[in-house]
Amino acid sequence: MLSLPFMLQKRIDDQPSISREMVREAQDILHRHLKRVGLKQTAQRDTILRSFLETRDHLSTDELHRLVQKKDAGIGYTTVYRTLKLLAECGLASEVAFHDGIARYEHQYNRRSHHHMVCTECGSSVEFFSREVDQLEQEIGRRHHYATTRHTFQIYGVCEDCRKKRAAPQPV
Amino acid sequence: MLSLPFMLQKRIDDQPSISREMVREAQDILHRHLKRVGLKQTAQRDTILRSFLETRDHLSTDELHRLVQKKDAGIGYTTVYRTLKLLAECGLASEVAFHDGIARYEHQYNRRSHHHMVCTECGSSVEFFSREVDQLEQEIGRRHHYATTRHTFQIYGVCEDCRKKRAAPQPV
DNA sequence: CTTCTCACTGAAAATGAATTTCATTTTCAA
DNA sequence: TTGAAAATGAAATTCATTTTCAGTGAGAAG
Repeated sequence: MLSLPFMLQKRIDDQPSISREMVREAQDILHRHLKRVGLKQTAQRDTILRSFLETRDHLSTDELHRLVQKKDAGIGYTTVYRTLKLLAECGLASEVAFHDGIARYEHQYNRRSHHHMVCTECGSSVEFFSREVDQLEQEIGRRHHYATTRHTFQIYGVCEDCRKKRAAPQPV
Repeated sequence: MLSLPFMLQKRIDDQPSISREMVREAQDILHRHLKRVGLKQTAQRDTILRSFLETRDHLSTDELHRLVQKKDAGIGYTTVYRTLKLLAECGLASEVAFHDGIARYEHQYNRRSHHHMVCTECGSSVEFFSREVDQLEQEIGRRHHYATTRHTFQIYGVCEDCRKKRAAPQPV
């Protein structure tokens, strides 16, 4: 599909940055989840969680793996992959699909419901909020007798920068 | 992700069934597109288009390939795959992603803008219409200076049937 | 303290859908 | 009719995802 070498993916956060407090809380959530399902807490899992929380972007498993390796080069791709699933299970992360064939995750803890607008030229994305969309989920679900759990709403288009580049192709 | 053996995917059409007239028109559109990009019309491509138009569901390449083979067992997967891309190029088909890892296509010609609600238990889906969602695309695009081209909106949940099955597990 | 049992880990292999390759066949304009 | 260009489909490849497996480690029970 798209080949997106390095993409900027702006996140609009409720908090300007992740506080130490939030990291601790998130870690608690993970630890409780691990206990609940009979798994163990490990240094690797904590390292991965911390790396994940420290970025605000929409990360693929591969990207997160690279970040994690800066902290501990011994942590393998498989462990990152499995830990991301765990984070998703306990609600700390959620999968976002941008239709470019790669699964991405974003923080979910303490975040408002939001949606994505994706540039089909450069792959960059911005987030936006819309209460109407959330209400629509409820309403449509009721009408068709579905117990709704979530929704995805993505808008595709071309961002301002890419349109400018199109207009003025070679600025040398 | 999900394993969806046989899924019902209801489509709500503006036309109750595809008329001969529509098939001819669609074929014209394809032929004109082929000429425009310097490709040739072939019996295979026409057969694939007809099979595609005759179903109302959201078809994966594999599913369409199976349907096509009923008409002409000699047509291969690759050709179906490539023809679906052509249909998408000329606006007769469009890709829908239901997040189960398989790309699906649906008719686009003469269809109203619509969205999907997908059952995460059985994989069935229903379509719904919402003018608000279409307006939202315009509005959000304007606000963030994107030239929008399309959007996807999917609601996930559990359908009535699956909820009933949960409640009464083994009816023998 | 020792043993035993699970879970963990990460390299490597497997999976599976999407895509490309390539030798052969078909189309179409001249 | 003919030749260049495109089409075809089986097979091979790609690539992200997922599973397997053999070795490691941590904690519980004796």
